[in-house]
Amino acid sequence: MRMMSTTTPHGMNERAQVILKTLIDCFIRDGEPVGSRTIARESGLDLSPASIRNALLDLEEQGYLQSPHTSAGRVPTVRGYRVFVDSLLTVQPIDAAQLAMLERELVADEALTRQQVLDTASRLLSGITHMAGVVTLPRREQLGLRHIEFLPLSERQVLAVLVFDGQEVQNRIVRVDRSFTAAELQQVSNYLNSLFIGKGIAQVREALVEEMRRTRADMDALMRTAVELASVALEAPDEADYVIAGQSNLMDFKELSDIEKLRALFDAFTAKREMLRLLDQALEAQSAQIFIGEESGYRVLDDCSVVSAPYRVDGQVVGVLAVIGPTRMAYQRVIPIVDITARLLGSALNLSG
Amino acid sequence: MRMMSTTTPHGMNERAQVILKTLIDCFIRDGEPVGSRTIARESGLDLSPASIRNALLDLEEQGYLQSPHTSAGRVPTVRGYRVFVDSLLTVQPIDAAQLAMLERELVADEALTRQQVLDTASRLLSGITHMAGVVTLPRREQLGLRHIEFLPLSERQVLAVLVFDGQEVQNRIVRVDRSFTAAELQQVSNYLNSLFIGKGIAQVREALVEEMRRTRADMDALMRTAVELASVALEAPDEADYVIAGQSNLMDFKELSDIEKLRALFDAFTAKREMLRLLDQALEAQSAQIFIGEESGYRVLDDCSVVSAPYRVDGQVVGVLAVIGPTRMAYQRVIPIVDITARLLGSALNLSG
DNA sequence: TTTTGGCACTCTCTGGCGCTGAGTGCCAAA
DNA sequence: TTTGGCACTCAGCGCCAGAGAGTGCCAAAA
Repeated sequence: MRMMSTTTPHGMNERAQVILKTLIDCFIRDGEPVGSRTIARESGLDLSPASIRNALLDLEEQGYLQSPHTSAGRVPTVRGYRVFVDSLLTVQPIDAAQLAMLERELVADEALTRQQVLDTASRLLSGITHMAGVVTLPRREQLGLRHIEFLPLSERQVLAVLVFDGQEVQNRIVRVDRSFTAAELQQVSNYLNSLFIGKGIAQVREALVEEMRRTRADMDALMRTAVELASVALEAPDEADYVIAGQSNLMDFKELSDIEKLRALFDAFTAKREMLRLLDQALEAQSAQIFIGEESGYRVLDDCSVVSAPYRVDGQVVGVLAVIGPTRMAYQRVIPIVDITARLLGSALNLSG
Repeated sequence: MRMMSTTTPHGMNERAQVILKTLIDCFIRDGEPVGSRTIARESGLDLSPASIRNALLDLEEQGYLQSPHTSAGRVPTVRGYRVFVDSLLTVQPIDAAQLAMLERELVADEALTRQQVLDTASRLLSGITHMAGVVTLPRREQLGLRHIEFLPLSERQVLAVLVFDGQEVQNRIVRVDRSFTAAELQQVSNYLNSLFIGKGIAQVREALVEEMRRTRADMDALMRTAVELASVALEAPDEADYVIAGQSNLMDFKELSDIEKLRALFDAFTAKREMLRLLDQALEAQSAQIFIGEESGYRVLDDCSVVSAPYRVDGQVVGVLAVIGPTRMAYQRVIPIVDITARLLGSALNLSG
């Protein structure tokens, strides 16, 4: 019994922690099962391999480690990684050159459109980490409406142009049952703009309902038309989506070299649905988050981890960005990179808006 | 000497042609080097394997075949495939169910936006062929301008909305050095619309230059502004781009199972540049085209073939669509599919415009 | 009581070996 | 000109033995 030694949040004495940390550090670095000899050499603990072996046995029993087979070294389990990222990990300061690059490419260039900013962000994430970088599109729901305009498109089609805060422009084609002249639509636009400018979509919807009720009786034709057009244009739900870069980086990791799994993963990126559900969770969380291996609850990501952070426009969380890579990733390096990129992306969007 | 036998465009007697065709058919079907015995059985020629071997030797010397090693069967070279697709191949009629699906998904649903139509087309191509499907965006240059509108965005930014024939709407953010009121921009829009409606971009550019010269002296401030804004909005060159679907299908082909090559290929799809250059050639050609293996002149496609066909809007070729897969693909099946899809895509775009 | 050296054991990995089967090229006979 | 026969080549497979890495356990040392 080692009841006397310092215990810690995980019911693990200090030595066990050092050993676990060393093992995971080595494994992340080399990608191969780690043996007692290596840990004895690198932990700084001044213990013989035999002693380390005893400790390893305990850690394995507690479910932090496992060995692929009898005579290989040991490998961290998801549980092992969990304590590692939660309390063992020492975050590396971000590389100065990389930070400079992020700032230069994201914030310094004001001429970028929103789409370009998002593309750049995911490209930078993937480039710096050598894994896949994902950025969800900002949720319009959270953004203020800055302008609305209707243009005649054809007999039965009207083009709605919605301009939001944060460089966001959207086009919607609205089918209508009579034709409108440019002048009519101009009036409609003016009327709606006077009502809605600066409000968020949710507020606008409320205002629309209110307006419909208020003017039911004494509503003139123009106003009725305006309200109807606006309803249609705004009713389509916020389609969640994301941009991804560096997918193919994932092909370089031997733990993902199984072509079947890789294919499933790539298909999942393309299908987007499940992926978005996962990223939505990260959005709700409102702060940096890490899913390790099976924790995501999403099969194709069983051998992957997702490091995510939400980004803000106007103080509101509007999207998340994430790095996806093998469970064995350099969390110390990736976490701060994701974090700072989220912040920079936020300010890039604020500033270009 | 077999000077007496019927010779053909390729200086190959009839028997040699039958043998080559049979061999390629078998190879496409089974994916393994084909031996003399198999050909004797399947060609319907009623010759012994030994005779076939003689003919094979000739074909190999002429560069239509090669053998991976002494005791394997034979495999077509690029040159072999070339004569196969050019003159040996018997095109299969397209499967009725697949044709029905294409029509249903592309043409029948009028509510699709342009983007959705293109996505659907590439998805269908890849779905039916089990390879990668690519569709380039229609070139705006060829499309008529239907409407132009300017909206104030912020102090120094104006939003230009360009509406083209064929469901195409584009937003451009234009930086300006003074602020404009909505009313001013409205006038500008009206003025420009009166000038340009119905013209193609090239014509509009000409008209702009003309307008600049004509009114140099007596041009009022508004017109000057209008012409300047329009120049900026229209100067940005037509950015070529494409949508792709079913990339991951390519992972299933054993001839592409080399992870290095696969990665290079995927990166090329993402980088797009070289790919677009290739597709541009197909666009110039104005008719169906096939690049086999190294013929594309583009390294990452060395083991792939590209079957492409241009599509038309208003009788004008505006883009191409293509299927990309391993050199060993079922050309008889793929060619008609690409062809018919191109036609259907064209009518889908015409109709939704 | 904890640590350590020693030791037997287990398991993967690699390379060598020989066999099998498929397919070839060539030759002489039909 | 075609064909059967034959020797030859070569990839693929299974098998085996040796090397190397790492383990678990035990008894001795600290």
